[in-house]
This record gives sequence, structure tokens and C-alpha cells, in this order.
Amino acid sequence: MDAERDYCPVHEAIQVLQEKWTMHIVRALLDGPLGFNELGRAVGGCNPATLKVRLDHLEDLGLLQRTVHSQMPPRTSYELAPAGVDLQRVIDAIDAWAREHLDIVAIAEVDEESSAAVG
Amino acid sequence: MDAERDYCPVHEAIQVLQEKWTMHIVRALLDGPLGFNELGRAVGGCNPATLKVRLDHLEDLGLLQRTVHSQMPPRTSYELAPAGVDLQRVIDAIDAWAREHLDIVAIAEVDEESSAAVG
DNA sequence: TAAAGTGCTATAGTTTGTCAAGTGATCCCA
DNA sequence: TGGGATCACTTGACAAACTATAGCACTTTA
Repeated sequence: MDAERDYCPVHEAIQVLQEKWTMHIVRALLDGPLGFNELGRAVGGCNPATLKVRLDHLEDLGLLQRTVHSQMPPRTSYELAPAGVDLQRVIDAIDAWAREHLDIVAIAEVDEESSAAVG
Repeated sequence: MDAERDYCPVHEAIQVLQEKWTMHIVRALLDGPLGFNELGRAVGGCNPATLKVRLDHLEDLGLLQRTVHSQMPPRTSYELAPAGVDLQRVIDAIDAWAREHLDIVAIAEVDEESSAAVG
């Protein structure tokens, strides 16, 4: 890898955050711990296979913690670790940006759709 | 789509930002306009097919502007539009987070790699 | 004159993500 | 007492996303 040639934590962070569902997962967990299926629903329908891969990755990176409460019936909870909680600032920045710039896009799109539906 | 049922600009923003290369592209362009190939190199080797798709998408969203300076020899430049420039805050937040939390991970990983190479 | 550069596009191949179904135990309602 | 729902996943087949590479039509540089 080019890790040593020009290692850059921002680049690394982007690599992690741009994986599909990752930011949604973090955002969902910022509101508190969730179970596996619960989390899947919270992020808007991520499939269990991908979800597990992401959660394992995030756990490996130390961004979240998995706690098994009981094996049978299975009961697990996923909770952000401190490093994960600190992503709040990133989500907040996205939130602020989105409210300022994306609402307009949304309105335009909805507009197109409805006029397409009417026209 | 569920756009109208529970439209959320943050969710929308995440959808855009989590596309592969998008954040890298924005980050590269925050330093000033770049040509197509130049940009491809700047983000760390995005292939032209994906790059074009991303750029078109970002242009559609109004985050960047494409300017053709000459057809032949081909010369184009890509530059962030105001909405794109405002993503600086998001990148900054990622930057701050990464410096605080990912350096440690990086050190651990490099450690693993080198010990794996040695062992 | 040849090599290297520009911004792409096309095509084929690989990686990544998704869907559907299934597991074993327990809980809840009738 | 039974049936269905729920939990946290796993598996395997499939589709979507991304990548590598070649090429175009031309200019600039060596």
C-alpha cells in the first residue's frame, strides 16, 4: 500500500466513512445503543450480510463496541465507543451543510417528479 | 421512493458523500480547480469511468462546475461551486477527527504489517 | 518524427453489496 | 398446547458498482 509513502489520516478516514452504510450506522448509533436488527432498520434497510461486515470493521477500528447480553435467545447491542461518538462533529457538519444546500435540491427533484407525474 | 414519507437532507447528503471517491474529489478540489486527469491523479488513482460518473453527479447536484476551455486539444477544468466549497467544513471535521483518532489506528496497523513482514 | 500529454468512452473483468432463505431457541397470544 | 414472530446472524446465488486497459483525435514537447 501507499500507507507509508504518503500516509494521511484524512484519506484513511474518508476510506472508512465512504463505505456504504457506515455513516448511516454511526448516525443511528449516536442516538444510543441498538440491537442488530434494530440497527438494520434504523439505517434504512441495510441487509444483514453487509451490516455485519460493517459492524465488524467499525469494531476493529475501535469506533464501536459489541456487547452480547445473551446467547440464546440471542441478544446483542452495538454502541459507539468514544472514538465513534466523536464522529458526532462530522455528522453535525454534514447535517448543517445538508440543511443549507440539499433542501433546495430536494425541492427541485420533488418538483420535477410531480410535474413529470402531472405532465 | 421514501423521499416524501420521511425526507431527510442528512440522509441524502450521506448518500452522496458515501459514493466512492466523492469526498476525495471534493477534498482535492478545495485546493483549487483541476483538469480531468489531474483530478484523477490527485484523488489517488480513480479510474476515468468512475471519475466521470462522479463528476457528472456532483455537477448535477450543483456542487461543482465543469468548464471546457478548448475542444482540441481537450482542456477542461473542474471547480467547486459555492455549495461544494461549503463542504470544507465537513472535510475539516473529518480531518480533525482523523488526526485525533486514526493516527493511533494507523500506527497499530503499520505495526502489525511490519511484524507480519518480519515474523 | 516520435513520444507524451489532453479529456474522455468502451469493454471486459473483478470486487462489493444485495436478496432470500434458513438456524435454534425463546417469547407471546390464543 | 400450538403457531407465529423475533433475536442475531450465516450462507450462497446474484446484481450492481467499480477497475483496468485500450483507444480516439488531436497538440505540444523533445
